Amino acid sequence: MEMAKTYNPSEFEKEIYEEWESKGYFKAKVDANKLPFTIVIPPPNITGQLHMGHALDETLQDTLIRYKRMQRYSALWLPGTDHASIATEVKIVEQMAKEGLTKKDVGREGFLERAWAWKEKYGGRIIEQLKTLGSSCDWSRLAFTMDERCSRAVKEVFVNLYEKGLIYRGDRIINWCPDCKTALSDAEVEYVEEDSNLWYIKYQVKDSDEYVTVATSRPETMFGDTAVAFNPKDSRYAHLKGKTLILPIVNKEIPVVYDDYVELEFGTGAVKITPAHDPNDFEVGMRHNLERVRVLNDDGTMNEFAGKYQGMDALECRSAIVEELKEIGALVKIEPLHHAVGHCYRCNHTVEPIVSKQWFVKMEPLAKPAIDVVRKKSVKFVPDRFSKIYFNWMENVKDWCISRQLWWGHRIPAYYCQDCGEMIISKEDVKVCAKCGSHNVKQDEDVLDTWFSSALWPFSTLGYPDNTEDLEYFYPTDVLVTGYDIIFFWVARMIFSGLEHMKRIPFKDVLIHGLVRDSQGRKMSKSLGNGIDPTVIIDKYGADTLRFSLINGVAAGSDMRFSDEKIEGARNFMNKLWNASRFVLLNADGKKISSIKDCKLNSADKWIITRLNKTVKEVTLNMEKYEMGVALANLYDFVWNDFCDWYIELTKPVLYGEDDVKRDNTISVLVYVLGEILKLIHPFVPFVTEKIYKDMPGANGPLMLAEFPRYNAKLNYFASDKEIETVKEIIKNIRNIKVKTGAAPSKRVALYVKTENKKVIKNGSVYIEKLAGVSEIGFVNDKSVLTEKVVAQVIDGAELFIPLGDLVDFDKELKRLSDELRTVENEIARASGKLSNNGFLEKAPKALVDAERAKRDKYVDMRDKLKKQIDDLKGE
RNA sequence: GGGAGCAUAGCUCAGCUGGGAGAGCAUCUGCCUUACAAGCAGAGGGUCAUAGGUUCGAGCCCUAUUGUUCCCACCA
Repeated sequence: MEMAKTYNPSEFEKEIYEEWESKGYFKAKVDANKLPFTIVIPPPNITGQLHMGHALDETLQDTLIRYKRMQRYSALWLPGTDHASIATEVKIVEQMAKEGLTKKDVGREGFLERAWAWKEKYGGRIIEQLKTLGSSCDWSRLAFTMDERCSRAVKEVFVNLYEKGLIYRGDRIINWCPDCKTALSDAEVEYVEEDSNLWYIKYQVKDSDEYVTVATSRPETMFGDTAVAFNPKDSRYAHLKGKTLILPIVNKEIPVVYDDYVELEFGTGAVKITPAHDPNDFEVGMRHNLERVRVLNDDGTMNEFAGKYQGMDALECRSAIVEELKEIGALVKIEPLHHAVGHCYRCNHTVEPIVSKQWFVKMEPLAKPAIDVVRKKSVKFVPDRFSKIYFNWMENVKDWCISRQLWWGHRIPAYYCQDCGEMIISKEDVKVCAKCGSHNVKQDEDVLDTWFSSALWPFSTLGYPDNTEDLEYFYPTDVLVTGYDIIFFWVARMIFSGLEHMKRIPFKDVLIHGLVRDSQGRKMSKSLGNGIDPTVIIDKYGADTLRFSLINGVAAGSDMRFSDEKIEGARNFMNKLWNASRFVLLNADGKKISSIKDCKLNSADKWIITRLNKTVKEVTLNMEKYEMGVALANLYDFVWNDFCDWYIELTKPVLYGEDDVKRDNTISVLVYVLGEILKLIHPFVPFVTEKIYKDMPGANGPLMLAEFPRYNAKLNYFASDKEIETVKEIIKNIRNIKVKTGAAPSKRVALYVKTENKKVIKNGSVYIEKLAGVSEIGFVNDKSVLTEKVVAQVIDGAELFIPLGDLVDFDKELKRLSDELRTVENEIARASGKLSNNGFLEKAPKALVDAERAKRDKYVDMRDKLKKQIDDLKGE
């Protein structure tokens, strides 16, 4: 058995992953004797490369799934990728542009060929990266949103919704990205605060010298104005009822209308109405039957309605038109305006509201039940506060525009007869018109919003619409792990889709995590160049180190800062675990290892077993609450402080001693505790633990399939626990005294103890001698029997005396004891204060009052002893 | 305009249903002690943002204020 002196993950991670995978350990089986536990992966985009956000997301999921697998659930982590309609299409257009080609040049089929080629080439890249992270996904079930199964689900759902009247097609105002040249849903628009102006423009009242001044932030849309609106309560404009106004420049007559939408206080109280280019104006237009004049082309330039400005970009047109208005004296004033402008979430281009014929999902009937299940906590957000964000969105959601003027995606299963105009919605391809028998039938050109297929992910991947065994067993899934940034895009839509199509919730819990930010708290972004590449970290430090650094100290829902220090801390812990294991395995080599049930346990053994058992309890409790960061901190603390710093040190006197039986027992306990540690921490750091486990005596099978430790009340040895805590206290005090008196740490000193309870000291003597550098331990009734000058220390239940001769400095010693005395007196004051408070005595729990009394008594005893020590010192 | 989060040691953050302020890093002092210098031992360091309130008792609960971050929203 040989282990490298330092932890070097690159030597074994790959090999271990291959072994897990090739032996089929990730495969989940439908097993009636087990409970299922299911997680579906948030499918990464095929355009994507692993970034820190993924790394966190996948690590959380892998940790949960490994934990549940070890708890003997039939644990399925279902992986897959998303075709990411718009994101991928943007990339391919860019790629083609480099070759001097456009979509038009290659045509729809040529374009799709390229897209599939892209998918083949890059779609697998992120999967490989997930593997280097250690993800224990069931790759035999790998899905893709555009594979046959998922596509079938999409068609099924579309047709069903259509037949229920929940999908309709119509002219509505939508968000249009002139750069991507497609419609977008509301969720796909990001609003950014921008500084602009409010232009005040005069419109003449027809056959009159009177003018009405309107205020607008988008003067270029005036070509599409089909009315001017006032508030019906506004006395300033009441007299204009029935009049018409003349649009400057174009000299077109438009009516005045009265509508509550107009605010009396804003601007001039007169609003130009452009129904084709503003959502509110659209509504006003509907109410008053106004004409819709669209003035923008699909590429964001002005169309023929803009007259001489035709072909000009909207923004250019804005400045030009303002100039002209100025010239003709129609511009009254310009005011600065700070307002939010919509941008495309993919290309960041300004989004234009435009009236267009699109497909929509009717949201109101779907939203209601989706709100209910969260309200009733059938679906629980962790942390809970995210349910408020969800409610807020769901309760105000508008119809969902699902058609996209793109080529890469699920083509809408609507067919139009070119002869009779019939529209046919069908899961199957339609070649013949059902109404007139014509063969001249064309499928809708548009594809569906990429999130339409993502919304079905928890059941489309399990076989829907067929009632498969998988679907029956693994649905609903147990927990969905994702960032708060896609609650609207994805989580919300999965919830109503699951309810509508499966009649059941898609998952029970939604674990929300935050963003991984840089060390200064900034978002990682390409433009800032502050992104940390997880694959680089994995290469350099190992996946376990990365995983550890991401989970350690992370709280659900909140952002975290990632830094080099965190990586180093994680790496150091890996090394610690590695070396502790090396210590155990080196000592265990060739020795007889017994079950701890067959061992005679000493107090240190019982102490560490008790601590371990407590750790098992804490870790399990925290895992169940999704407090993975806390669970890992519990383990860190146990491994480093209890196991390494104390227990291993405590075993050394036995290991290097003469008694073979005692030694074998201790080695057995070391092997046992290390084995339990490996199991407990394996879900977090799977590689290093599996690697070490291979060398563990008595290990059978892979660690990843071992059973997760359970809390066992029989393994609590509280008396030994207390005993070792006292021994630790003594050791710490002696070490401290050596530092304070300037005695060399290596100096072996004699220790004299005055105590009522000699047994604890006697039992622990070998530890005290070894760990504190004590040459001999004696018992005294009074320090006066000691001939040398001594340093005295008072602890709970004992007084310690260490003869240090010339090293004892009177002043220093007096100060040290006085400081101690002050501390103790403060404690007494605090306890007495409480105990003299009648309210406390009457209202506080009795156990607390008793504990407080005990503390006071203890400190009073210590105070008396300290006082005597000080008197003695002064008397010398 | 509405909503949410955060404010605790120099830094990054924990602090469970209220009951003696914690960790890691950094700093300082010693140590190559036969698992580990990626380490060991020891130490210093906090008016828990501010002001009120509830309570026997508040970092924790309530109210207000300040600062900060983020979501949502059609005031043209």
